[in-house]
Amino acid sequence: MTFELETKKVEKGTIILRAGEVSNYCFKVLKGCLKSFVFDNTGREHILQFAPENWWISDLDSFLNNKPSGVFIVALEDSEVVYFDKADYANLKNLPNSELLEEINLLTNNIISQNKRLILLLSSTGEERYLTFIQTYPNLTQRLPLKLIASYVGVTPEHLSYLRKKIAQK
Amino acid sequence: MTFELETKKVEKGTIILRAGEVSNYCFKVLKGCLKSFVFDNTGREHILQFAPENWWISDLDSFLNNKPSGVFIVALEDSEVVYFDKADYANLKNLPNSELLEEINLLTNNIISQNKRLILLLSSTGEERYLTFIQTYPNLTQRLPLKLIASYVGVTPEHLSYLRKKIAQK
DNA sequence: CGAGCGCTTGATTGAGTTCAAAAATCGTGG
DNA sequence: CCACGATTTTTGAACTCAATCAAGCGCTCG
Repeated sequence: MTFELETKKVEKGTIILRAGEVSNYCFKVLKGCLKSFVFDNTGREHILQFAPENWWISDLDSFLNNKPSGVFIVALEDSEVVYFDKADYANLKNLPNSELLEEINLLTNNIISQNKRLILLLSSTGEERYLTFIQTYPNLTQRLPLKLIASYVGVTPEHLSYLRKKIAQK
Repeated sequence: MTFELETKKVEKGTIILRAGEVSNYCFKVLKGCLKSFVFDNTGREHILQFAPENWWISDLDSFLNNKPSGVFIVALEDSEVVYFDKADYANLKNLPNSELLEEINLLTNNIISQNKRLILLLSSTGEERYLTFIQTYPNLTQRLPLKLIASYVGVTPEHLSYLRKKIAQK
């Protein structure tokens, strides 16, 4: 990006987007780790994404279309985050083509990685999804508590505990 | 798009992308309906996307990164399809910013809709997913056989049949 | 030292699958 | 237009994987 973006420190536990609010920012993580998550109608939490260093995290639908968001975004560790706001977004049109192409690149990568997760959710067992999680976020296995990983993988903490044991036995 | 794109007729059953091949095209559906799908390692088929009129369908990861694709794309009805190839993609850099911004718009919409499906898969029951399918593709319920819908929704045909009955009783 | 949180373990339950077979629908040729 | 075979959809029963429930262990932090 050719224009200036504001960075902020957010300490562990800070909620930077609350479901129900319209999201005024996209975030890029410089340091630390955030998560985005939803609650289903039985009150269970489901993690959509972890964002450690260099990942983007946001609710695009809310940000771009000024809709109340359905997701929460919270800092899991003391973190440092770049704020990208709507004025920045409007500025995109002043950027040279080359930078827009980069932007397109970022977006297509995002689509590709979401697609992979979709395939995974449709066609794999909890065990396969956990193994893929380890590939995708190699170092988060140590940094995050089991119950967060379970929520991302889409199984209960109890079941993930069982899976870990089973995998270790191999 | 300011440049010419080739359109082709593809008859029902034609496979326009086979898993294992590198995808040389993205497709936009003018008429008819296609599906993209994968097989899991137990041989079960999972439908990623239906593409009726005006939808795009492709395997971006394969198309952009020249990787062998993991998905199949097949015509479910006699259809008419626009082919968007790699030369067209390279031409993007010659387009004016305004058109690139439109492109970005398309991509972000894609991300948003995938995100919704992700949330759905993580946090809803088969019944809720079926109800959402009806919202997303209002007229496909009539056009497609139940077993395809089941594969998209992520339940067995038997279970979807049971769900339909249950929903009808309300 | 005790309270509370995170993880594990085992018993029970339940949503959705599997398997098998009947019923309905569709398509094709006579 | 009907008949017949093929395919799709429905139904029902048994089964299975992962969720729920409940208890227990081990830390850490106050």
